[in-house]
Amino acid sequence: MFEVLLGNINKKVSLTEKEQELVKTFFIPKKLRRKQFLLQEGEVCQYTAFVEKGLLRSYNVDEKGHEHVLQFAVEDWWIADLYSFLTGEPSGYNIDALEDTELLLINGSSYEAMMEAVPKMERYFRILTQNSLVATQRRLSGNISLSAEENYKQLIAGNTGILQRVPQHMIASFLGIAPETLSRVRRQMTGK
Amino acid sequence: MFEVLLGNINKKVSLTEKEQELVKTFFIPKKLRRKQFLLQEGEVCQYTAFVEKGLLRSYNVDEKGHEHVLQFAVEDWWIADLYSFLTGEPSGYNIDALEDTELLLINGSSYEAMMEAVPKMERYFRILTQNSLVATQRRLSGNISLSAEENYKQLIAGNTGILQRVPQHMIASFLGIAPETLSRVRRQMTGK
DNA sequence: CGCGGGTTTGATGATGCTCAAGCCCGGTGG
DNA sequence: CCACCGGGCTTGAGCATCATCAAACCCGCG
Repeated sequence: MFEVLLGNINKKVSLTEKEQELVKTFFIPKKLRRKQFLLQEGEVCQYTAFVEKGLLRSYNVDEKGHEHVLQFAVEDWWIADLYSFLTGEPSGYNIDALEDTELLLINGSSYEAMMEAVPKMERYFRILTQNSLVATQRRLSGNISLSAEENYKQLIAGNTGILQRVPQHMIASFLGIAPETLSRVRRQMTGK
Repeated sequence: MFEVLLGNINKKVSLTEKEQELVKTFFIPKKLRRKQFLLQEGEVCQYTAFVEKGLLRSYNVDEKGHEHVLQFAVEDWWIADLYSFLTGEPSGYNIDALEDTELLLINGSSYEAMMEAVPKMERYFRILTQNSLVATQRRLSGNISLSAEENYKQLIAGNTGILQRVPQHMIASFLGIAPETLSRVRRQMTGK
């Protein structure tokens, strides 16, 4: 149950046997069926979730009813609406499962208590967050500077794994383009 | 010299007098004239910089020669190319001063050593990075879902301070739109 | 076999970019 | 003190990219 999480943590900081046992106690296992929500718009995001198995996405819905995917999370990744989690404000995002999924949840007070109890986790989350920030900045940068086609190329260059598991219209939504546009971009690319 | 930095740190974690003195020892003060570079494309980003006074921007230049501003940093903010700083890879970004500026620099090994010496700083940087991540995610989200006009409105709603100090074409670049477009958006807005 | 979600394709239109010219204003040198 | 730059902002016309709307297609599944 905790193999993936502990593996992930130990890649960044190494925990003793005792610390590992302690860390486990702060998490709540949860299973989600495909299409089930972890978070719905309007709710406060109570948990940060680590994905042991499966696939989720976070997205918002604009006033025209269009979905915009902010993040995908597969095994070995974290997902939450960090803004809502940290501030306690209601979330503007939804998080749902694209496959049957197994999660480890941690709530705000456990999150704090865990770092109190195991100071290395403070370091772990710092490193984790730094890496997310770098990734998000690069994505933003691409979004501002590049065309639809170039952004798609960047994506397939980096994330070959996720793409096979996600329907194409969600990839388009993640890139911030219409599904028709992605379809045409792909045709262009295979053409040459 | 260190008032702003220590103030910023003490807002998130509280340091003893001794810890404050220790923290100071890891930083290198540096002054930059307007238009001077802190980092140029192709160099490795050796430092993370805290702004005591002044104003900087980070930006890249695309193959058409267009600048894209990734970040502005005024007093009480940090700036760096985090990717290059963490990996040691050459940076694709430039950082330069828009006003005469006073910085406190910290290099990679001091950064690690400081967290070793003052564990609270680990926590400080975790919180700092979390907040940056939230801000960057919201900006990305807006960029994907909103029109040029809506993005500009979001910006002026949040950052009244910076806007007066930055030339308009850089604001446009920050938003990812052409300067002409921003000019037109502004006319539209005052018109009604 | 037929339904339905997802993808493709085509035609049209909106948004924002490009290029070019004019304007405004602050700074500089005669 | 004034004329003359020059940078940045504005304005206009034409154009490219991408979104929208609608229809056809494809294919897995009941």
